[in-house]
Amino acid sequence: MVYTMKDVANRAGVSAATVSRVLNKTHFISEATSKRVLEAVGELNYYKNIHARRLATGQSDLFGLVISEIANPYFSEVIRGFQAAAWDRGFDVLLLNTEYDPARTQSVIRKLVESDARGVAVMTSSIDDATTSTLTESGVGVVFCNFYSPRKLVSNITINYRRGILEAIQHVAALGHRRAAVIAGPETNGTAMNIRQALLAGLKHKNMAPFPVTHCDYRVDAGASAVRDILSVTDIPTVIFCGSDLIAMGVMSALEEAGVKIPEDVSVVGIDDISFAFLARPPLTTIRVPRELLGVTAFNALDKMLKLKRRLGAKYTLETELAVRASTGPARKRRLAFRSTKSAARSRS
Amino acid sequence: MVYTMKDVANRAGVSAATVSRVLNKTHFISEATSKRVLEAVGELNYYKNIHARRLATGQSDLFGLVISEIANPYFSEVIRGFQAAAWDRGFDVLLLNTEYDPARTQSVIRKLVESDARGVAVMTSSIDDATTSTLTESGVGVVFCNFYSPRKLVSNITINYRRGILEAIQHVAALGHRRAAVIAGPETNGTAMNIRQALLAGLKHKNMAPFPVTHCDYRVDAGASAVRDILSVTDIPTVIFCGSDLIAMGVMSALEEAGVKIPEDVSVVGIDDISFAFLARPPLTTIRVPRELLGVTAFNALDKMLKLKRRLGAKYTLETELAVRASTGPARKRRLAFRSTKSAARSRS
DNA sequence: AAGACGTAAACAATCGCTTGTCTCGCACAC
DNA sequence: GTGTGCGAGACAAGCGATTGTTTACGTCTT
Repeated sequence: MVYTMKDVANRAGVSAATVSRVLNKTHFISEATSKRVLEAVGELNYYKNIHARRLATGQSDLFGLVISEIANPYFSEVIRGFQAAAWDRGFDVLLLNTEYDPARTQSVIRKLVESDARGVAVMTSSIDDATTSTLTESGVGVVFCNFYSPRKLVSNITINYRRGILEAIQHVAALGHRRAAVIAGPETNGTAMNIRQALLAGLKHKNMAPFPVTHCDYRVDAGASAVRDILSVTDIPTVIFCGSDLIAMGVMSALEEAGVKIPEDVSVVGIDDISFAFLARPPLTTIRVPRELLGVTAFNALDKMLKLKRRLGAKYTLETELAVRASTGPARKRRLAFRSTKSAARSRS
Repeated sequence: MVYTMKDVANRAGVSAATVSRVLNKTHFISEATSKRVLEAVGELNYYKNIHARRLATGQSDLFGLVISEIANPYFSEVIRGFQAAAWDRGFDVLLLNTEYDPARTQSVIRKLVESDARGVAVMTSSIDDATTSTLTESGVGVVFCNFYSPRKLVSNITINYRRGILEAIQHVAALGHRRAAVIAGPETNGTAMNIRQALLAGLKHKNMAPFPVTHCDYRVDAGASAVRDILSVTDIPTVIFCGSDLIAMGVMSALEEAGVKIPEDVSVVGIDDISFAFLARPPLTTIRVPRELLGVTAFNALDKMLKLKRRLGAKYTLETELAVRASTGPARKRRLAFRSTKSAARSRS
């Protein structure tokens, strides 16, 4: 049996309104009545119906978090930070993943509007303008990562990859590296392109224009074919910059199978510092992105913005830094080349 | 501006009831009217208010998924399977993680009841009886994994670890291994204890009673201290069975730092087959747990159970199987022992 | 002692949607 | 021509909370 506020009211001998006021502390109620009501609540094991509440108040304790892919560990900590921040303030989180599918993104956004979410953090970069305005037009606040500039109901968090990337480049330069390669994330991904640009610019600046520059998917077998390209170069680069740790791990795997030693033959640098970067063999040198902080900042940005009268968005910046581990070492002296790329092309079983 | 059903009704020149019926296809409405309504919906960009709907129907399109920890990749695919199954049927998923905290578990469950969830999949094993009945008493269906037996409103999915474990034991036995060690998950975790039991029983059966048998946390630095224990044994075991892939990866990391070669010196076997098991160096031999299927099955179990008149739960079983990779090899012939355990105790930086 | 005032709680409208029931109008049958 | 049946929609009563307004009852003032 599930009881309603009226049941509680009857049992306590008061009106439903009083029960509501006791529970929400929204009006002064005498100690005695209050106690009686609370007892009744306890005895009936009463739970208020959130939907009725939301309907009556027109407010929905709900925030949305849109990500691309749940299986990507990049998002795990973002989720964690966001949820933690939201729960601390008594809000619920609806987690929605788009699986990189625009149609799905659409329906996910629709769901958010229907659910009357207060705000939404969009942590995926594959979202279009129309979809965004669907949200803002319904009065839902939005915060993006590396995307769009702030305006009414829209905030932005920018991750400053440049700093970490510069550190990384200095690090490898100091180790004597001169020939670099870059394996960036998908060309359709805005953030991946940002990172790519920052890498290319930084390397060029140090007179280390990278070759080759390739792309790969964030998902499966990340980097295997990119590695093939790299190993087919006459004189193989001494260091490879990867657009994400996931890519880097795929790359290390493929390199090792091709008989390339890390870091003796080739150094590898990742981006993100996912927890597995630490457990990788060798532990991955990577550019740390404060992902949990990203989640927390995203929530705070929404919360703050929605409290403003004009609900004007703001811009936040998060810094990155280099985490040096064992996947980078002194540049090799000898020349390294593979006559054939067969061994690299061999697929992992 | 956000419109209501009445606005749509006015614009289409019909009553709100008709709009509702057109939108839900719950009553035959003439083609012409239907079209007019749909047009009005489009013109106003109308979104129905889910809370009002839920209040009116008393049904909530919401399912809950309770996990321990979002950062654990074990859960990622479970989530994915569950969400996919739910969305296919038009249901929403509220993801709740307990962070292994009983208090949090309590409040999470309360939230679920308040939100009037239809069903809840509890994929964490740290939950008590009282909390469970909170759910069932409110008419919320529950499905557990490796926990509780089916009854009204309660279903169970059992993962049959034994089969995969037997395969694994046979595999290492065939490779000549005789001395094994076991590093199980936390003693407070029911599933971890199941696995431990199955391992001990299986090994004993093959006359390979493991030594030592230790425990460790699922979380941080998994296995580092356990490795210390193992390396302090006079004649180090030739194979280590780990209670999860996460532990196995921590263990491999620690072993390698202690100068132990895998699999030449020691073989390692994990459980779960998380995606990183594949990228580990060496790729991890592990017992595959069908996690995405677990998620899907959990949802289906709920869905099915709730459609039953008596809403009686059922029991499902999922099988495991061995995935052989490179972390297991022929047992070493020579004796291996560390005089001091310093190198093993050295913490990773 | 009568009015003013403050406090504590009840009343009742409302949120937006669903759904059982009723009405209206028309076609068909006898 | 009246009765019957039926299709298409309107009406209105909820769902369970919140909240502005009102009421009842003391107490304080003068």
